[in-house]
Amino acid sequence: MQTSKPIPNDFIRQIIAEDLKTKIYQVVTRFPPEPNGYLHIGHAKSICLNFDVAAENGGRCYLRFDDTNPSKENLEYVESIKADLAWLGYTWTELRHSSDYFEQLYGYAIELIKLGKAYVCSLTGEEIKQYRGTLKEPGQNSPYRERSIEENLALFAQMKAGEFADGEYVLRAKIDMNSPNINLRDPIIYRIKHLPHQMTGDKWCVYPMYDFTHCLSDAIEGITHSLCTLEFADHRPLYDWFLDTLATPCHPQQIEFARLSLNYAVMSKRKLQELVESKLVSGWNDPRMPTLTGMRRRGYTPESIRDFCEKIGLTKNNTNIEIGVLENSIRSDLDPKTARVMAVLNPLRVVIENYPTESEQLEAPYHPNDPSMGSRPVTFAKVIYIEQEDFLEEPPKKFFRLAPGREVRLRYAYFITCQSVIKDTNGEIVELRCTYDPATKGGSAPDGRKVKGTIHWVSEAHAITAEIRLYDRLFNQSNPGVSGTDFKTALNPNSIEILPNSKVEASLANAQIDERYQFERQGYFCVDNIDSSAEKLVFNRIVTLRDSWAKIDKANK
RNA sequence: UGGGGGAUCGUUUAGUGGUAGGACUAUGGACUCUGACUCCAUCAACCCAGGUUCGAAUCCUGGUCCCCCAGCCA
Repeated sequence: MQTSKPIPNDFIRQIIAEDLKTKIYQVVTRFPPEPNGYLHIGHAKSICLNFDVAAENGGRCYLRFDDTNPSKENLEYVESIKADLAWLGYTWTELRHSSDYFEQLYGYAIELIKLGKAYVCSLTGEEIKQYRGTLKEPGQNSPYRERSIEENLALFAQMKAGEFADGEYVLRAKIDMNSPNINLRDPIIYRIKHLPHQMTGDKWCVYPMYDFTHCLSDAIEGITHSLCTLEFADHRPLYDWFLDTLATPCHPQQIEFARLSLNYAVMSKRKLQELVESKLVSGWNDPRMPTLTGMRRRGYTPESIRDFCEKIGLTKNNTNIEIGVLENSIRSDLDPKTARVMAVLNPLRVVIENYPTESEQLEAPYHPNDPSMGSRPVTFAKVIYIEQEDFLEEPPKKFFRLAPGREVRLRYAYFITCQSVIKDTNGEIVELRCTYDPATKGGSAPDGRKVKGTIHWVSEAHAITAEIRLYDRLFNQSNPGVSGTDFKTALNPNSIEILPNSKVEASLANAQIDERYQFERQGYFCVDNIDSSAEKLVFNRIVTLRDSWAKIDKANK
């Protein structure tokens, strides 16, 4: 029986469904990033929304690079955005750029001038700011506001022709300097930038501003629902003003929703860039970063990210999603489909004194609940490694693992009993001497006796040394940088721990880049896509397993 | 009274005048060759004050608190 996932029914989908009742059209959406940085999990929310809404309604969704500011944008970002989108599993109906419309946009600007609704302003940046007024005080009209249409046309043509320096003139919409909405106080719609553009080269030296470009690009593309985040709600009157004033093919509807915020993380492009530039992380693709490229490297699956975006919901509420929701998404995606193997992160040598031979081969299934995933051989041996934390000389209550005189099960192998502990001159435990029960081969005792603990292990002689990188949240504070503090002071100094000498089972010898495994009792791990090689395997911990022992242990203390 | 947006379990979300429901977390239990997974159970919420109504999370009035806006950024 197939249970098809229910389609979410958030306020935006309700609006669209309502629209569809009265109007007949194909739903068209767009994801419009500015190529000035890498995509992060917050963008994923918008991506999923736009592409899914279109797909649910048999519509189209464009990828549109909002590339109107050549001083911030470049091809590196363009390529990374395309790659991230493809990785997430989305295919855009068409690739567009705001810059594709520069010619049309220029035409619309001239239209506006002819309508007497735009003028060229000679005020300096500082003056424009002063004339704009403040949040509580109205602005004043620019002295250049009443220039004639002919003069404006001529000046704008000269702007375009490159006859002026950057900042000398701007084109402004003539709306209302007294508007309580600052966006309507004669907003600048074109500025001069003598800068080459990655798409149009040297063709233009005037570039349109966001407010002018976005609504018109939406209209040109026939976008039906222009979905954006809450901070643009104040811009909607301006969005509508351009479309009402100009003769456009259609009038898309802008709808705003709350952007994602995740606790113990930062999401703003500025802050992420600061982390990269100050080398507090290794790059945009550092596995601790909330960027899609970082999360991909860490080992997150596209499915888990899409599932997460669905789980967090879609409203206009200011929210702070718990990082646990993300962890839940990745665990539940990985659990059914990830092979189990054994890896010892912090090895402790164990000699099985009564084991008669050097080694033998055992068979271990890849998944306890899914036999179709098959099995692999693992080599058991006289000398093995177990996890340091699986042995305690003085075990507290409810500690089920190894301790002097105690018996535990080695997963898929035998029961062993700890006979003695060997320490170095500093008193550090360096080795355990154990005995095994040959009758318990395979992991169960014929006499029916039970052991509470089962621990993982690898053979000393057969294990492969690997580097394992353990990641924790990047910040110690739930909301880094809140109340004016420098967000960098909230960095978690233990957000990465590198274990250069971990031991993984031999079957991992051919582990390929990006492959994911569950290291039993430890967590989910992914072969690093940058640093891992056949000579030196490097694994990233994606997420730990749920650990109820850690809770008991904590409660004990 | 500058404008705009928002307040429901710890977190998130449903609800559109008629039993406040789900998910995550937490807690307890069952199962277990992963202290995993799975399953069961439990705890737990309508910002406040009035009003309308047989009945209000929902409608009205008045408050309170939070977020966003003064780039030639998007």
